[in-house]
Order: sequence, then structure tokens, then C-alpha cells
Amino acid sequence: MPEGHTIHRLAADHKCRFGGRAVAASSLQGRFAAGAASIDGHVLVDVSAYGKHLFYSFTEAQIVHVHLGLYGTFASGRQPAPQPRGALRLRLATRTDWADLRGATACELLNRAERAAILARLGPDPLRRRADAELAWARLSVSRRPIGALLMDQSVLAGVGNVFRAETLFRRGIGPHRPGRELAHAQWDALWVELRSLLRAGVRAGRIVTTRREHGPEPYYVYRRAGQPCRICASAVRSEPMAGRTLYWCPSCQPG
DNA sequence: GGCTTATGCGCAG
DNA sequence: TGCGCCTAAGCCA
Repeated sequence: MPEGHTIHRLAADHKCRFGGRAVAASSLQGRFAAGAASIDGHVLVDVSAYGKHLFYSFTEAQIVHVHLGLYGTFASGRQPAPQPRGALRLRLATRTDWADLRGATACELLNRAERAAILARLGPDPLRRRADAELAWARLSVSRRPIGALLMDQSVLAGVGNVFRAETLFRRGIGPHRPGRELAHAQWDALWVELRSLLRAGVRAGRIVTTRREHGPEPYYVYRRAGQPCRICASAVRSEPMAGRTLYWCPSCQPG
């Protein structure tokens, strides 16, 4: 399940399995049958991840764009692949490897201009090497919206989802309701460093763990812990909807 | 087996 | 702001 770390991990995995090779593409679902047929047998030149978007480049005019959304999953492995069944959106396969996509919000064929249009509306992705934190700051620092909503806005910052929003704000002791414009530049810098390091750790581990060792074996401080005691101060963790998703925070460790 | 929930997002209004 | 997407996992009976 997908925040940016999952997407970057998939890109690396798929690049390793299929990059530079002619790939058989098929689909059991009408929705992408034509797209799969048109790339079938072509060489996969590159796989890249931006925020929560995946791009599989075959030719300049044939780039498969995948967005997992809330439900999408990729499974992969070494041949023999399992019998294709059900709503299989896309299978990529070589003689040695396979990958199956199901349930994605987006799986479509784009050209370069269409990919550029998607990238143009994304903010910096903390997992990308040359990501510019100042671009996000320029948006955040003039906004009256709460920081908890801004972190989830993919045009401000790409790749952050509900778990990283809750956990990074907790780790920096920032109240999620604080308007972006009331954040100090130094606080934003610290938040960016935190996001990048937690996302990178997520890519390495293949799952999100934000707790420090001395705070126990559980992976999260506040995410999905409404009503339970804060691991630091024992106050009850609170929750409420913000930006369409459930926000979790500790009212005592995260003032404001 | 059914029901609920979910790490996301585009769209209508 | 609320809905729909249409999958998987966790929980309950």
C-alpha cells in the first residue's frame, strides 16, 4: 500500500527485473487490453518514480503511467508466474520474471508531453536526489491552510501520504492545525529532513517505521492510535478528518 | 461468509 | 465537501 516509499521501491524492483529487456505485456481487463497489446514485446527502456506515480518508458510515445491509488497492488516474482486470474490489469513478463498489477487508479499509455503535464503539477519529491525543498516552502509559507493538509497536497510535496503526515509532524512536535504561513523556515527545513530520512528508511525496509528504538517495537507514534496513550507523554492520541483522511496527533507533544 | 476499513485521487457541485 | 472507484486485509459471527 502506497506512499512514496512503496512507489520508489517498486520502480527499483521493476527496473531490475525488466529494464533493458523485451517485455511481454498482457491484460485480462478490457480497460488496458489495448494498451498492453501496443507495448507487448517492446524493450522497457526505463522505470521511474515521482511521488506516487510510476512511469514505464518503452518509446517516446509509449510510456505506461501507473498510479496505485488506495487499492492498487503490484505482485512480482521469478518464473513460473501464477495462472492469470480475475481483474488482472497488467502483467509484465520475461522468461525469468513477472509482475502483476491489480486495482490501480491509473494504468494508461502516455506520450512525453502528457507525462510532463503530470510532473508539472507535482511538488518536489523528497526521495529524488535533486528535489528542491524551497519549492515546497514557497507554497507552504504563504498558505493559510493547515500544515497537516499541505503535507498531503501533492502539488506542494510529492509522495507524502497519511502515515508520513501524522508521523513526521509528531516527530517534529508540530501541531497539524498550524497554518503553513505560521511555520518558521527552520521548522520547515527540519520537517523536510525528517520526511526525507523516514521515506528513505521506508524504501530500504519496505515498510514504514517511525519510532525510535527506545520507544518500543511498534512502528508508529500516533497513526491509527486514536484514544491510546502517547508513547512519550501518555496523553490520549486524538483523531479527526483533515484533507479527506483521518489525521492523528498528540495534543500535548504537538502544541498549536 | 459478510462487514468495515484503508498508506489516494479526480470529479461534481 | 462528499462520492466513487472496485482490491485486500482484518475483524466478527
